[in-house]
This record gives sequence, structure tokens and C-alpha cells, in this order.
Amino acid sequence: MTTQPAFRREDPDARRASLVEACARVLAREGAAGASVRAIATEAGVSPGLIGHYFGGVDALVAATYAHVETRVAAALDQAVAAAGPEPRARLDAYVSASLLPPIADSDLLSTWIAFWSLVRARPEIAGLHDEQYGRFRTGLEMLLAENGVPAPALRTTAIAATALVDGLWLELCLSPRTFAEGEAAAIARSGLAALISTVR
Amino acid sequence: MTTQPAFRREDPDARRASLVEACARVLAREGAAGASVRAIATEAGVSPGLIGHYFGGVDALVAATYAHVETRVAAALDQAVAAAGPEPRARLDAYVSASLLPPIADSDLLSTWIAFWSLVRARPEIAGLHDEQYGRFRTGLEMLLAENGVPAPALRTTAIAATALVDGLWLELCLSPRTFAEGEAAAIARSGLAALISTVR
DNA sequence: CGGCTTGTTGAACGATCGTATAACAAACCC
DNA sequence: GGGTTTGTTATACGATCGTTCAACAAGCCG
Repeated sequence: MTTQPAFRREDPDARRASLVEACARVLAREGAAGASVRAIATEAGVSPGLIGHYFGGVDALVAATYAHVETRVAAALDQAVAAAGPEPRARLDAYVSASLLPPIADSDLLSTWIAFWSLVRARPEIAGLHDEQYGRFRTGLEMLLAENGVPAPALRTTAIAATALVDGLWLELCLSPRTFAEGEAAAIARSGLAALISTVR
Repeated sequence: MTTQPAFRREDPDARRASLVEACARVLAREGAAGASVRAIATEAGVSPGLIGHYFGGVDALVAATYAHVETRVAAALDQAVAAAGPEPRARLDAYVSASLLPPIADSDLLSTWIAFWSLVRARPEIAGLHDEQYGRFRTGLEMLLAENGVPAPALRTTAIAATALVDGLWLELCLSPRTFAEGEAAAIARSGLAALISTVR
């Protein structure tokens, strides 16, 4: 009889990734209040001490989880835009629609965002992470708007308004999906965006 | 020498209100993670057991705090609209501007909102509270939009878009005020709203 | 003034929190 | 294979969590 190993030594990056994914699952299932070191470690099938070993604390793990999820969202949006073809308007619509349809418009994702927002308010050093992420989204949108004929002077404010429109819809859609019919939020965002563009062009 | 009373018996409603206000202060200062029974009781100058006595648990107190803060916000918005005079467009602009200027656009308020959003996700029975309040806001906005010539068929979607625009700006303004110049968010919201209206009228 | 009601206290409870750390063992090198 | 490294486990620790409850006393009523 061969005794199987009690545990495996994983590649550090793979281990970190699995902890991040476990954290995201716990946040989605139990909310920010339930995302304890023990709960996350159990979810990852790992000893509690390992979280301290890799991240030093829960807050850093939550921040890393947010960064990871945000990266995935950005990648999904980029892919949606790329798949929309060369037409500027189709690209912009694809960006907005993808933001408000699964898998990005997902209640579970909101849990990660809420946990991170709590951190932004409580830990000033984490606020910078949010500013970076928000700036990245806005810059991407500015490029799409420029393609669509929005003049440079109006680019910043139009992008801010469009981001707010999409974020506000996304938030409400995640908080109470029953408010909207299938795909309604995306449709509202598309026509709202058209209105924003047409008056500034 | 007269010994002063060790405590006072307060009117139940007054006591509830003072606990709610203490909860809001703790949420603003320490965030959702720091809003413990003991912290709130200390903030209110009261024994920990009293929170259980009046609210039965922390979650119910947070929910009551959200309801209270939301009522104050709604009252402030109503007052801003009333003070704007009879002109429909001025009333609508007043509503939007007040939403994005102090005291409503206040980082401290966001803490209460975040704590409540966490509850909405974790406690299904609390989700109804959110739906009610969101519906109230949207209905109020629908009336202002109707005054401004938005036709009935477009009322619902326009109000949803406008609410999303304002909420998205409010959220971002509270999370990182440095992104915006003084009053910039309100100005963006006003012109964005003008765009939404003009294309649907 | 004396008794009653009950708002309020403060301590105690068990559970769970985050972190630190000693012991173990898996993987690697020589 | 034996020795070394270090990823990993498991436990222990003190702090803090939410809740409960018996005792106390403030205010009211007869």
C-alpha cells in the first residue's frame, strides 16, 4: 500500500491564483462579511496559515482578488470589441452591451466589487488601486468615443458620463436583476450613449 | 451631595434615532467591517445590550440606518426641487445638481450605502428594501421628466438611464473626489441629462 | 412615600476572528 | 540515498465578535 502525499507543493503563482479564485467564490457566496481567512482557506482546500504566507493578510488577498477579476472583465470587454469588427459604432455598442450582459453583469461579481469598495474607504493606500482601474476603463472608452467622432475637447466629460451610465446600470442590474427585462439594461445603455454622442458631435 | 443618575430612560423613538445616528457615524469612520455592536454602542454612549433590545441584531440596525439616511437624502432632494421654482427644467437640474453636491455627494454617506449593499446580497429578505427605495427614486425622476416633455412611453427607460447616470457619477465622486473638479460632476450630469431628454422628446 | 414596570446595564458565554509559529514533509540537489 | 530547503500543516494565542440574561435603578402610578 502506497501512502498518498498529504499535500502538494504548488507553483507559487498557481497557488496564489487558486487562493484568489477561492476568495472570489467565498465573496460571491457569503459576502464581504463571510470572507474570513478560514472560510477562504477551506474553499481552496488549504490550511489557513497559507493565506498569511502568500498575502500577509486578508485585505491584501481581497485587493488581489479585485485586481484579478477586474483584469478578466477588461479582457472580456476587449474581446467583445475586437469581435465586433471594424465599424466604430459597432465597436462602441459591443463594449457597452458586453458590460451589461453575462458574464460581466453578474450578481456574484458585485460581491467582489463591494468588498473592494469597503477597502477603498477603510484603507487609504488601496484607493490608488481603484483610481488606476477607473482611469483604465475611462481611457478605453475615450478611444472608442474618439473613433465615433467625439471631438477631443469633449472626450473627457463624455467618457465620464458614459462610464457613469454604464456603471450605474451595471450596479442596479446586479443588485436587483428583476427590475429589468432580458437585455433591457444593455438596450437602455446603447440608446443613452447614442444620445450622449449625438449632442456633442 | 446629590448622586447624579447612572443613566436616563429615553423615549423609545429618540433612543432608536440616536442609535441609528451612531451607527451612521461608525460606518463613516470605520467602514462596514468596524460597525460592531460594541463600537456602535460606545459611539452612542450606551450599553451593548441596548442594540439587541431595540433592533434584535446588527443587521437590522444597519438596515434601519440605511432607511433613515435614504429618507434624509430624499427629503433634501425634494427641498432642492421645491426651492428651484416652477420652471420644469430648473426643477430637474436642481434635482440632479443636488444629488452631486454636498451634503448628498459625501464620502461618508457612501459607507452606509456599501454596508447596505453587502446586506442586500447576503440577506435576501433585505433586497426588498432596496427595490422599494430605488423605485421611489425612479418614480420621482419620472415625474420631473414628464414635466420636461418626455413622452409617457419613454418615461420608464429615460428615468432608468438618468438614475444610472446620476448614481454612477455619485458613486465615482464619493469613491475618488479628486477625479473631479469642483462641481464638475453636477455639470456633467446636467448636460448628460439634457442629451438624454433632447433625443427622446 | 412605597411598589411596580421596564429601560438599561454590565458581565458572561461560546464562537470566530487574524496572526504567529513550531513541526512536518515534499521536492530538489549533490 | 542523505541533506537541505521551504512550502504547508496544524495548533495555539489573545482579541473581538454577537447574543443572552440576571440584576439594577429610573420613572411612574397609586
